[in-house]
Amino acid sequence: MSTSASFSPKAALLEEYALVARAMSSPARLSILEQLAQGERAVEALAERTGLTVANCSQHLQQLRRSGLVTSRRDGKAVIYRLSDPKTLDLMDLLRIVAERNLAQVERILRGLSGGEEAPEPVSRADLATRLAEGSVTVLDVRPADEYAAGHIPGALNATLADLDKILPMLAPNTEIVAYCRGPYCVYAHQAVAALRTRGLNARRLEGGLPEWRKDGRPVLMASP
Amino acid sequence: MSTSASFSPKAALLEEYALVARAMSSPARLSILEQLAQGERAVEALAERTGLTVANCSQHLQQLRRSGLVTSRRDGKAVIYRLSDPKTLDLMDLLRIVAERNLAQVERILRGLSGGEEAPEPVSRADLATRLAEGSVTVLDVRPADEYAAGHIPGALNATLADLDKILPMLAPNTEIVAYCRGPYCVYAHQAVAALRTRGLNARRLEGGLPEWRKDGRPVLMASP
DNA sequence: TAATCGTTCAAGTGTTTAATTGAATGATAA
DNA sequence: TTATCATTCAATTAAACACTTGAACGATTA
Repeated sequence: MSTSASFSPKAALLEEYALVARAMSSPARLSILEQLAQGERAVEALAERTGLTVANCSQHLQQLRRSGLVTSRRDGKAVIYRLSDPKTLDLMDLLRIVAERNLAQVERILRGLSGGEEAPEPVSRADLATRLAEGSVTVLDVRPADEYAAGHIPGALNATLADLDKILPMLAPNTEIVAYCRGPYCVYAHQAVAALRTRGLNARRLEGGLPEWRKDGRPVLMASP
Repeated sequence: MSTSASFSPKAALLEEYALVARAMSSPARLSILEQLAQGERAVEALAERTGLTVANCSQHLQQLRRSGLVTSRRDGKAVIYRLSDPKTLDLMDLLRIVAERNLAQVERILRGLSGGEEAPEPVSRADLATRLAEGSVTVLDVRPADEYAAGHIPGALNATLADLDKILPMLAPNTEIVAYCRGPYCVYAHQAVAALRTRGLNARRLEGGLPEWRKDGRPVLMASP
C-alpha cells in the first residue's frame, strides 16, 4: 500500500488485534471459550461438551493459544487448557451485547427461546445476593449435574431442562424462582424460565451465569473432595 | 458442523456472535472502524485514509454492515457510513486491551514505537481536564490538519509527526506536553511522545483519543462553518 | 434527456480456513 | 523396556475470503 514503511508498526498492531478477533470468529471456538469460562478442562472433556471431534477441538485450541486467549499445562497424560486472562470474559460479554444490540436476528432467536412471550428482565447478581440472604427466593441451577457438583450458588437446586418437572413439587408457587446456567452464551436459563412460566410459576433469569457470579467474588459451594 | 443457521437456537446465537467477531478480524476493517470512530465518512474518504481501493473498501463496508457494526445513509451521490452503536468503541478498546495483555508480540511493537525507552504512563482524561483548567499543561493534537479542523480539544496545538520540529518553539520546556491522536488504535501519539522525549521535553500520551474524549462528554472545539 | 459521478455488484484468481483421517508424539504404567 | 493412553501433527478436501477488474446501478447535473 501507500504507507511510508513497508512494515509499519501500526499495520502490525492491527494484525495482532485482528488475530484475537479472528480467534473469536468461529462458533466452535466461542463454544470452547464458554466451557473454559467454567474452569480449566482437558481436551477430551472440551471435545465432548462442544460436540467436536478430539482432533478438531485440538486444532481450535491451537488457534486460541496462538491468539493468546488460552494457555495450557500438562497434568500427567492430559493437557489442561484454561483462559489466560479473566478479561476474556468481559470481551465475550461485550461481543454478545454488541451483537444483541445491532443484529435483529439475535433478537429474533432470543424471542424464540422464550416461546414468543415477552421475557422478564433478568435479576442482577447484587439483587440475588440480598434476596438470598432474606430467603425470599428459590435459586435453580439448570446446568448438567456434574457441573453443578463442581460448584454452584449455595442453596441452589439443580435440574436440567429435561428434569424440570421432577423438581416442580419443591418449588413454592408464591416464591420467585431465579434460574442460572453457564453464562451469557448459555441458553438453558432462558429456556427454563420460559418452561416454568408456562406452568404458571414466577421465574426470572439471573444476569450472567456462574462464572460471572464467581468473578464478582460471591460465594460458590464446591463439592466436598 | 452445520453452516445452515438454526438447528439449535444456541448454535444460531453463537453464529451471530461469531459474525461480529469475524467483522473485526481483518486489519483493513479495524482500520475502517477506527476512521468511523472519528465520525461518519463517505466511502471514498475511507478508502483514501485506509489505503484501500474504493471497491475493496466498499466490500469491507458491506461485511461490516452485515455484522451490524455500521450503518449507512445516502447524501446526494455519496453514501455515508457510521458506527451504528457507541458500544462498538468499547468493544474495540477491550479487544486491544486483551491483545496487549496476552500477546507478547504487541508489547514488542509498542516498545519499538517508543524507541526502546520505557514509555511513561498515559494521562487519564479526567486528569487532563483538571490540568487544562489550571493551564498547567500543553495539549498537542498529532492528527492530520483536516481532522484537527473538524474538531479538537480546546486549546490544543496541532502538528503531524513530520511537522513536530516546527512547533517546538511554542512548547515551554518546563510545561508538560500531553499528546493525543485518533484513539487507542492510532500510534501517532506514541511516536510523538517518543520524539519529544528524545528532544528532552516532558511529554506524555493521553489515554484514548478524541473519540473517547468526546464520548466522555468533554468539550470539543469544532471548526466554524 | 443524456451525461456524470460515487458507489456497488459480479466474476475471476490466489490464499486461508474448517473438518476428516490416520499416523506420530510424549508421559505414564506394567 | 514396552504397552497404553491423551493429545498433536500431517495430509487432504471443500468452502470461505481478500483483492482486482470492469460493468451496472442510482442520484444528480447539464
